[in-house]
Amino acid sequence: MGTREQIVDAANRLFYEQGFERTSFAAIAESVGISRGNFYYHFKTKDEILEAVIQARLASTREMLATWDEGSAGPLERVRRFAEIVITNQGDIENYGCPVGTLTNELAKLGHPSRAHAVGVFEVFRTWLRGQFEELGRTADADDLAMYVLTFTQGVATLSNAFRDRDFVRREVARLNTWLTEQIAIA
Amino acid sequence: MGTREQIVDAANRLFYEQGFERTSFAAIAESVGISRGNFYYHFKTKDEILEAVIQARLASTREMLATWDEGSAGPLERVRRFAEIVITNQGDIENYGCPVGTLTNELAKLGHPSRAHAVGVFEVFRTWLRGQFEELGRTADADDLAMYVLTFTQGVATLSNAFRDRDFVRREVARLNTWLTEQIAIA
DNA sequence: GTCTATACGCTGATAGAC
DNA sequence: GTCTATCAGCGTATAGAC
Repeated sequence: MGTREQIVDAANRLFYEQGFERTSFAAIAESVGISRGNFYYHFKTKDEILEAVIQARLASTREMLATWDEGSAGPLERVRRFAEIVITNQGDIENYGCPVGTLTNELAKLGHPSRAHAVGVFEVFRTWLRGQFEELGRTADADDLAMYVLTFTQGVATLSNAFRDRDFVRREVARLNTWLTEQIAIA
Repeated sequence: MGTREQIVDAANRLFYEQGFERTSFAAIAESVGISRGNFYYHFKTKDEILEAVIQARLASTREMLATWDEGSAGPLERVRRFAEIVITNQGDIENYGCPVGTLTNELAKLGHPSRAHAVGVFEVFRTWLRGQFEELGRTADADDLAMYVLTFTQGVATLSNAFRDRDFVRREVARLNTWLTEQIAIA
């Protein structure tokens, strides 16, 4: 893995764990094992690293969803799998929250121009979820249902981070799965 | 209003709009109209200001809910009013997110010892909501329902902050109100 | 491509005059 | 209680040797 790629990888992780603004060049450099000076050969400003991290997240998200689409599971199972991310990533969410929601909010508070790009990750999930509901026959309100599922994940992630209560997460996932079953019964 | 109270007020607002760590002493001092030096007469460290802000938020939250309880509205109307906060505070939420969820997450990422106190604001809402559902006759699962309503507000706030789509917020509030009607029908 | 050395503003925080 | 003056440390960023 090239140095630039290592920097983006380390920054991606640190931006998630500590936040964008709090993460210093020194911390990223130390994480990668290079000097602070060498840093500026690859990225001229901190905003450039942020942009690279956002692009990497967009790419990895699209890749993950494409892999899911290629699998044998149907759209209902795929949406269930998406909702269960709050269980799969439970430890990280308890410690740091959802990487998408917390970054977009931090950039909103900073008034950062890259905020819109960060929201793009939400848009990738939204579009993908909409496609799943369309496959399930809910073409008229597929986007509404997609937004509802996104709302669910963000609400659970925020409260999982606050309360760190695994029973709560399990119950809410069960509630969403019941809701999902009702939705496809309607279609 | 005393100087100390003004400091807490300004810090409360700035912590919400800019985040805790990003808000500097200089910014708070400027907002209040005092010098940076005078600051340390009232608060010895930044963490002390944070604690004062959290205590102020706890007090104002309790006060607001007590006022609601004293009103003529029943528990169902009160819960609806709570859910509609995402519309009442729509502008601020679009710009800065939910003050409770974003502070608890920032403190989680910082590993800050006051995180638990910040979560206390969530606990105040949770306890109050639980009481409303108990009044509605859902004693067995009042806490689950309370957590669901909290999950709703946090999810909507995060996506309202990301997408800034007022139709989405309106639709989700309508969806919750429908859900609430179903819940009291069960009881 | 990677390093060391360095500039310089802003941070939280302190000391002491008034 | 409020002020000015000042501190040490860290932040991003640059210059230039290797």
